Amino acid sequence: MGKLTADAIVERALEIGDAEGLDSVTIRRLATDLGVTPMALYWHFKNKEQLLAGMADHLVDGFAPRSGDGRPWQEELRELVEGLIRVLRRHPCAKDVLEQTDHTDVPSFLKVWNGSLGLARSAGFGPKESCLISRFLLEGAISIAGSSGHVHRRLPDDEAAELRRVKRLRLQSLPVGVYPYLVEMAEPMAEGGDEEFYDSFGVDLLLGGIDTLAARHSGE
Amino acid sequence: MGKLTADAIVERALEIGDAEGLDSVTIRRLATDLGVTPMALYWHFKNKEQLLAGMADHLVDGFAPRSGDGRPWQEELRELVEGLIRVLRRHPCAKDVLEQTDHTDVPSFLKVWNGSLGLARSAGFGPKESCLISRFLLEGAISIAGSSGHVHRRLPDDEAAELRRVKRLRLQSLPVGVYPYLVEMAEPMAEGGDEEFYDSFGVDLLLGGIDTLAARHSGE
DNA sequence: ACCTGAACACCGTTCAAGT
DNA sequence: ACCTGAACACCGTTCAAGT
Repeated sequence: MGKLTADAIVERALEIGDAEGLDSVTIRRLATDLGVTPMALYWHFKNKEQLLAGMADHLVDGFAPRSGDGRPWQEELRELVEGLIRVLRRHPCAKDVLEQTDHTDVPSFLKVWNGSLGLARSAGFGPKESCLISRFLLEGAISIAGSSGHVHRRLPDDEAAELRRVKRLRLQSLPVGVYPYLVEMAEPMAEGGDEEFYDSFGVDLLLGGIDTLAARHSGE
Repeated sequence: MGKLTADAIVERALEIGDAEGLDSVTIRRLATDLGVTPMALYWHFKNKEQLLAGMADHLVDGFAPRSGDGRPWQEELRELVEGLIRVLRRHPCAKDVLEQTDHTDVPSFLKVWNGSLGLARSAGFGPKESCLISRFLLEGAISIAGSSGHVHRRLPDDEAAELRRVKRLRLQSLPVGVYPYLVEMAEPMAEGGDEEFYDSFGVDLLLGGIDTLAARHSGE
């Protein structure tokens, strides 16, 4: 079966990344998994950087921000951020992938970027402000999507629980004189917490910040 | 001269990271720079992870958040974030270092974390909310400090300018039908922009968001 | 306590060659 | 067009040994 395609490579790479962490996604490992020689991959991707970009593209692909249906820009922007977060949450390694990628190499990400840029403009922000806003928003979304447990790979429930336990104990065993709050709040710190709460909280913070800026902007 | 100390190692590591990028910070490279065998470093650091943590600690060390002087928490929180940003800006590779580090291994970072936690509590947020807030704030600060040019190493001015030029052209040569805003705003996108503008904008966004949350919190 | 030598098990990538 | 074989220049890390 001569069915080694770029898509198949990317999909297997994401599987490995989700299951064992992005560090395990290696040209050589990938090749043995796919039953080919490492050098076979170099026909489909110029180098590992391009493979990473392919993974990133696959990640956010399938999410296209709607736009221009006349709703207030706040709503559209919120939908865009929430949609991106939802898509990234499907892959535990998503954050790591996007962190190691030049976003301008990722067409699907550029689409989202373009969308948020447009929305920022339609909100009345100037060109420079809009660039910053869309950057903060997208980076914020990636950050939110990536940190509900801070372990960027899929784990069996018991292992995850054990990891939280150890993390909590580590915090609690810190010198209480130096880090009083960290010790006191070790429990909520170690909890990943419900993703839903985490997400809505983060999104509210981001959009609330933008709202503040917008108000000040039109006020002065 | 037998003066191979942990500090000397960390300092050389940061120099390499700032000048050539964090990828160039390698046990072996570091060793040859310091005129020793690679294995010499393993006496001072258990492994590379610990070395990274040492770099991170050196990075934010020297910044201790003041606190409890009776000012409104908004002011103190702002000072904390701005202070952290200012300190991180001294090293181009700071963001990359902190991204690859488990923050609970970095005492100086824990101090800042503890400070922001306390401020969030004193602002009236609950334990869970305070955890999220301090996380967002610190991640936000790191993100802001790290991305005024998106090249995380020191470059001669002409090379930096050339890099911006190429980046702008790349954006402008995108299909305008798919990415109209990116093409139109290629220039401000490629500009790193004044760091000052970038920083204050980002900090305002973050703190504005928290203010919004605080208002809602005490309102309901 | 502090460092070296030799070895192990990995990486990404190039280049010529096969079909 | 698509893949292999062999080789190059790297990694981090262990372990026994030196002083």
